[in-house]
Amino acid sequence: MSEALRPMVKSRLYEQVLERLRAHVVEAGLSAGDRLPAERDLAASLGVSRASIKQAIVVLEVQGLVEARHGGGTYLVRDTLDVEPVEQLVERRKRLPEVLEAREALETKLAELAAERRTDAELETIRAALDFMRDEIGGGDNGVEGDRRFHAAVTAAAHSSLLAEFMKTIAEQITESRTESLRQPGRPSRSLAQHTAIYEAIAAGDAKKAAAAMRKHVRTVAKVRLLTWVPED
Amino acid sequence: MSEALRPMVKSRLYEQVLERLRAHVVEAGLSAGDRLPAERDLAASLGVSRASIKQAIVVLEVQGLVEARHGGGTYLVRDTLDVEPVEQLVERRKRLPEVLEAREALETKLAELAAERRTDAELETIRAALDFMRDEIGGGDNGVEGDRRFHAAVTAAAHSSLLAEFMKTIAEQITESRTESLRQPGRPSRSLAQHTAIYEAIAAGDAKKAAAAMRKHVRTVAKVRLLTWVPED
DNA sequence: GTGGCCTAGTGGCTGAGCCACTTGACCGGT
DNA sequence: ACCGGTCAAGTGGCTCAGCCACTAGGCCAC
Repeated sequence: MSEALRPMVKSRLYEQVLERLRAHVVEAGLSAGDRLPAERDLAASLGVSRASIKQAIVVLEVQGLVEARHGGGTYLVRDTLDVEPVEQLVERRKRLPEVLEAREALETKLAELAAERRTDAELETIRAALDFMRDEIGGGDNGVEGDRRFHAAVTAAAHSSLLAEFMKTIAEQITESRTESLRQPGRPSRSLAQHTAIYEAIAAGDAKKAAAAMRKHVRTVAKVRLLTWVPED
Repeated sequence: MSEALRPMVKSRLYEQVLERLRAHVVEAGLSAGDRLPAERDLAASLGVSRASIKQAIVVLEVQGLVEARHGGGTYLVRDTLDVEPVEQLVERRKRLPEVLEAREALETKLAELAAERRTDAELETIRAALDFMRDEIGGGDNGVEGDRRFHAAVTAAAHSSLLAEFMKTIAEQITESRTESLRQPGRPSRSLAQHTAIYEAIAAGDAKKAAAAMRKHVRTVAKVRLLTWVPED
């Protein structure tokens, strides 16, 4: 039958830009954290207007593949610009509960140990992370970096290389759940309050209270609805 | 006119536009197939540039919530602009195989019955749907409306109110799988060929061949990877 | 009616430009 | 040597004005 009259494919320009962008990331060997070329440069080298470049970047942005910083460039979030297939999404969703259970077990113990073993310098590092997170949130950010630093500092203060090693093996997936969690409207401030409670327990050397506070916090994060896109409040 | 322009305080303008758009769809009571206001009008009433409106629309486009037709306006694909939560996606993915199994059972029998019972007028209706689908595809559309009409016509020609009732209960999910299927590049023309085969068997009164052709068609559709976005190209 | 044409309306895309923010280098004072 | 402030370049955010391509619908000639 009419295999003749079909293609009909008007690709929107931004879709072609998307493809070129994906190709560029591969060819240039870019990975997570690397910066993409400036919009003006991309426009020039691809021979399209900045507006079209921007449309493509907006797409990548809502897909969480890229982060555009006003005045600071556009950065890769992962090592690729490919959208994750639904299958893998579903697969990871299944594994997530296990990861979060493990996290609860590990971090609860880490908080307990940190309360007992932390040095004053380590306590100060934890406090600094807390302050950093507070500033981030005050500045409109979601505080993900402060969050990361906080947990890293607590882990260090626990002085258990074995538990730290365990944490490392699930670090990547924790990062994802953290990001998703803090994307929820109003979550950053609540998260900050929970971190503060953990800090105070550790500062007071109250191991039991530190463990309880950490457990509560991790369980809150575990309620994340992974990868559900929520508009930035 | 529009309400007073509030200071838009959010980080990305297109995100605010998205919210306004979602709100507008609700307030104006728009539903699938309805047309959104023109980009120029939206830009004027929201007090932003067309470029920002377009960025928002591009987002809705890649999310499959809206279809922008060059020169013909922008149309709603569903009754809402909200993104479907992952849970429902996963849930429906699980139920989908059952639905498609049911569809195969029902439609195969319907085609068989249609071949035996159809009146000439009903055959004509089926043929008209086929022609409509061919025109849609020739005109650059994916032929989803012609597809719908074809199956509806076959169902009617089978003269089985019970089977028709069953079909109705899974109609909504069939619609979705149909849309997703016809989004695949090159799929519309192959689909048309399969429909033609079904039509010819029904026209010839060959019940067995009609059933076989329909079964083959439904199984093809069943291979759809639901809601995995594939760029039109 | 029917078919062809015309035009207003609409989305697609561009180019130039301004503003806001980030970064890093430079320079002065201590 | 160090700190702190300033400044300019670079970059993303957004706008404006405009042209083009396509669509839809009415109008006219046949």
